[in-house]
Amino acid sequence: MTVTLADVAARAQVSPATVSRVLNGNYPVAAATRERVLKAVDELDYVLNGPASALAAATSDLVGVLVNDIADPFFGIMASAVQSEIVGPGGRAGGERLAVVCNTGGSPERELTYLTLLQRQRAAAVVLTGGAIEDEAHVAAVAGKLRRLSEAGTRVVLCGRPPVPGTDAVSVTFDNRGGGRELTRHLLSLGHRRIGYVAGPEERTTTRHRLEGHREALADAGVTESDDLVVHGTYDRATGRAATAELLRGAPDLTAIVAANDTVALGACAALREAGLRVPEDVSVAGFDDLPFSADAVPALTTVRLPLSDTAARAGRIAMGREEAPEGGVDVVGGELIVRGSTAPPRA
Amino acid sequence: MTVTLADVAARAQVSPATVSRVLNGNYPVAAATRERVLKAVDELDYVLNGPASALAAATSDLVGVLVNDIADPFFGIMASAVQSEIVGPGGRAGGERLAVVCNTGGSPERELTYLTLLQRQRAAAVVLTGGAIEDEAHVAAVAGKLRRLSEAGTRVVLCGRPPVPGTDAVSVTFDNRGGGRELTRHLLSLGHRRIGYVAGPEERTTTRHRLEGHREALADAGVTESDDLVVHGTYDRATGRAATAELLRGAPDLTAIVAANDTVALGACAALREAGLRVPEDVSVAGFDDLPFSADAVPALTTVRLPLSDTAARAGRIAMGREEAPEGGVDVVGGELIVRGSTAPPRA
DNA sequence: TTGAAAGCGTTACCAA
DNA sequence: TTGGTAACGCTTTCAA
Repeated sequence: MTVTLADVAARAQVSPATVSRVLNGNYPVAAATRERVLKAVDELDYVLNGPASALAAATSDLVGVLVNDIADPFFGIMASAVQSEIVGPGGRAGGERLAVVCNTGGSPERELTYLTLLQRQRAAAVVLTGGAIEDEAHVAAVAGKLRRLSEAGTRVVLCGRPPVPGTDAVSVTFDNRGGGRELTRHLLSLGHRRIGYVAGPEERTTTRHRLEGHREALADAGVTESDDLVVHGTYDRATGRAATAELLRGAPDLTAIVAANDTVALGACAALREAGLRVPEDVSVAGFDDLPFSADAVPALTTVRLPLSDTAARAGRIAMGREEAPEGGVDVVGGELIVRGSTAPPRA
Repeated sequence: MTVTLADVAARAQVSPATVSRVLNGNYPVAAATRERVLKAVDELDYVLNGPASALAAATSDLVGVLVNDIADPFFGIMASAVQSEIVGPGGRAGGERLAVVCNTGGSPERELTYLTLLQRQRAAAVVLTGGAIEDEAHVAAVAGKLRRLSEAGTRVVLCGRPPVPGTDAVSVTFDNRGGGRELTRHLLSLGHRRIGYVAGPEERTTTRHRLEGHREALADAGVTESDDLVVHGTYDRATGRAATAELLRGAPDLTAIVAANDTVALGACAALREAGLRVPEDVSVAGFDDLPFSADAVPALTTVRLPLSDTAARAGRIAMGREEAPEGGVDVVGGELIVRGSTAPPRA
């Protein structure tokens, strides 16, 4: 019924072994023979059987990419960058790799499930993106999985999340703490003192680091008026909106809002608008990530631009063994402060 | 080195066949035996070999999801919805399916490559999302691929793209023509006559259908003043910005802009702002898709809300055989006109 | 440079 | 309800 290697071999008058060698291109084959094989492949419309190939070779062409939320452009951009790097020359079967984008939804269980699934598929590599969950048991479980994956020959790269001790997973991550510090320092320099902070979910590395940066900046400046203006939520607009409304209720006098990321910042802007406040005339808003649309959406937004695409691409290349891993297995990439319109000093 | 089914069987004192049956849960096994097997699995930390399983069963747990641009929330939302439907009970090996999100970037070649790759993986199902490319040769090539996939037992579902004749691919698609018609009709009813149209890429079904709707509305109203105000581009902000600037250059008197989708509409808003025009006081803007952020980003935007998530979820269920295919293999889902602030009549 | 053949780890059929 | 055992289609030594 379906065409197999043997069929191609028969038609090309060679052995199956030869066909395999031609297809994988990793072994010398006489030019004439290769031609004949390729012709047969074409004529029979042969498509390699991936599972059989993976079984025999003990590795597949699959590369897993774990993201927290595929509907969030932040992760879409990273997934896209990884994907464009993993296809390429080298590797078996025409060098075509398939990215398996796994949407964990930020759930620890699903994260582990997906890692198991990828282990089951004998994935060639796995890239984990975004902040990690800081629950101790979960961290241990993930570490165990990553160790097992490595042992099985799967390359593991972390992108935007801190290294996992006890594993040989390479990590290229962002300087969230530094970015958070810069953002708040910038607002302070304009004279803001009552600064609301809409943080991400608790027990998330990104959340903690960014918030730590914020607090460092406040402490450095000796400002204490903002200490109670922190609300936690998820990384979405609804949170930004609700949290900002809550902040305004408790502190109608705040003059600036720092959001966990740009998506949240958009929600914050919506809440401010609903409260009859203008951005940035009445309240300045700062975000994080600099998603492509944020500039158009809220021209006044000040943000820290993380090199998402470049960093994810790099993670992809490392996962493919096409770029060397950073010294010590970790590299921390800084973000760039983008000051747009929301640099207004506090309203009188 | 790595733990296999046989190891589990030995430890549980049963045959490999029995272990397989327990794991797949699709065959009666004595409760006591099952317990013993599960215990052994746990103790050995056994993980099924996916490729081997797929080879033997002649089908894998992989489900392909083709998207044009994974960084675009439009597709992220659909991918997310499909993914949440394909995991679930039934199916082999614990019922865990892996969604393979393939980012075609709108390229015909990559679309075909990915279909081949999924065919190679013996994917259980494939969901193609977003508008289709209308090049004749490419349509034929895709049809061929889809036919071959079906023959191999892969279920094929189209979501947001029109049916492909000659295949048994099921299609749940959007009423793009109707939506386009409504949008323009709405603007016309407000008195607008010079309406710019920023269309998507040519030779794309979504582009054509939405534009056709726009033209129908104009024709129905006997309006000819907008006939030359159409510019084509890609589905991104940059296009929206550039195309709008171009439209403004040729027609500074236009009072409304219809964009191919919300992302483009955001770019259009940016261009208007740069031209010193306000939305909607000076120029009304209409979009398509109603992405979650558009309301926050541009409160004035009028749009046609497509039930992205629901429709994609349905496509996922159909792909999994958990919901019946629509009558005749095609269902066209309408969009809802959301009128926000951009309902201003043309400026005097 | 090519061929023969032994796996790779499951599944599923046939018996028991 | 369980076991034995051929496939499944490819890769990869080992020989030639």
